[in-house]
Amino acid sequence: MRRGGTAGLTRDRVVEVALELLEADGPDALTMRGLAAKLGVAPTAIYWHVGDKQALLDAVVDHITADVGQVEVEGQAPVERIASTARSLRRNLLERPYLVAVVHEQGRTAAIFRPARALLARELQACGLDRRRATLATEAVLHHVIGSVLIEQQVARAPAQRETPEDPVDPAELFEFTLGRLIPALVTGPDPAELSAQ
Amino acid sequence: MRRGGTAGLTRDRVVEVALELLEADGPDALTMRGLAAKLGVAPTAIYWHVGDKQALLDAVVDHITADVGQVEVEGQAPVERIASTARSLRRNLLERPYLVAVVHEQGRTAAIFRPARALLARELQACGLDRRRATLATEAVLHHVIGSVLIEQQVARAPAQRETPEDPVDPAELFEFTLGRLIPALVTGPDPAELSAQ
DNA sequence: CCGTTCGTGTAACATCGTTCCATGCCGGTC
DNA sequence: GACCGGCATGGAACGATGTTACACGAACGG
Repeated sequence: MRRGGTAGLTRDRVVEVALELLEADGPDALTMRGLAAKLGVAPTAIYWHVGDKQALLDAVVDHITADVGQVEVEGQAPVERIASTARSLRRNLLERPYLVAVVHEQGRTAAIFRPARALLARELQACGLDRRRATLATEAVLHHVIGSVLIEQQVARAPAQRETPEDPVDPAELFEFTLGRLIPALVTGPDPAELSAQ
Repeated sequence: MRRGGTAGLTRDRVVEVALELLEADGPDALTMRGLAAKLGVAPTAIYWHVGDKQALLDAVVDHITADVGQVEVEGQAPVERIASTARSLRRNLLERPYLVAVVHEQGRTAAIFRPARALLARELQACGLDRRRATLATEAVLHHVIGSVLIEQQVARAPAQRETPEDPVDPAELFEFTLGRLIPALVTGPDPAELSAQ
């Protein structure tokens, strides 16, 4: 491609610096002019290589999801492997609060979970759940992870909360508490005294 | 207060119209100029009565949390009452997607849950859980609600998802599925074969 | 040697939040 | 009755944002 020219700038280079800027100074600092300045280039160059801001964010999200979605699973028993997957995912997300915020804003949270989703579905089927239940249980675990992370982050972002919960809860402890009860309930028999829906 | 003057504008009136604008056209439509135009007033009038945009958003969030946080609890058995509280909360949130998005952006999600939090804690203590476990279980249920709502909304907001989950899940069914397994697991005895943490 | 395409920069536009300043209007005071 | 002070509003502008139109140069193909 790119025949010759000065070609100092690449699409990949733009996205790379955008990620640095994002992780360092937060989503509000990711501005076309600011990014161009950090690249030593006019803002229009970004438009040439990447497109408008939506395209830039899409590219950024693609890069994020690629390496944040990776999980390492440990343990022998399926239940333990499921739990470790959830923990690994949670750790990855908490390490990059800004990135997760952007991904969520772009409505692509589900994309992060693609690798983990396949892993979890397999483990849950190994527990004897049929395809349908395995899918539901997978989503249940993922919901728990993303809910936990979103709340923890956002609570951390809002420093001077007006409402002071008289009984503060450690997010990590809460995560483990719920995980330890949720997973057995999911893999356990099909209908544990189903609640009458509605 | 307000001695005389034309007094065509009130702080309450501003917030009220801001809510209408928000619910009708989404968060991006809530601009100082747009709001002023809808009020038939210059943008500066808003600054006089309410303050800057952050103050406006704070006021808006206060109004939202007041009437979205209300839940109606049905049923006799504590387990059923807990489930109905969660359902009621979820329904309230799903009815006002834009408002929830704003509340979440402002980092005040926790505020919505204040009334429900007290209710749930009481029901869970009625199940025999001690204060600490009741608090954890309360947060677990609330996390499930907020996680479910945030994902459902945000998936709905992103129309042309690139990644097509080959196994689509109905959010309502998933919510019930998880709720029906989570609640019994929470109220059931203290340590259901606790997973080895870490 | 010329033209087309690629890559970049300059300048500008519309919109956003926000502020400065002038202008009224009311009620009380000399 | 004339005058002043605080309440309430509007006009104009500033800086920053995303974005586009347009001009310039450099490299390759004829």
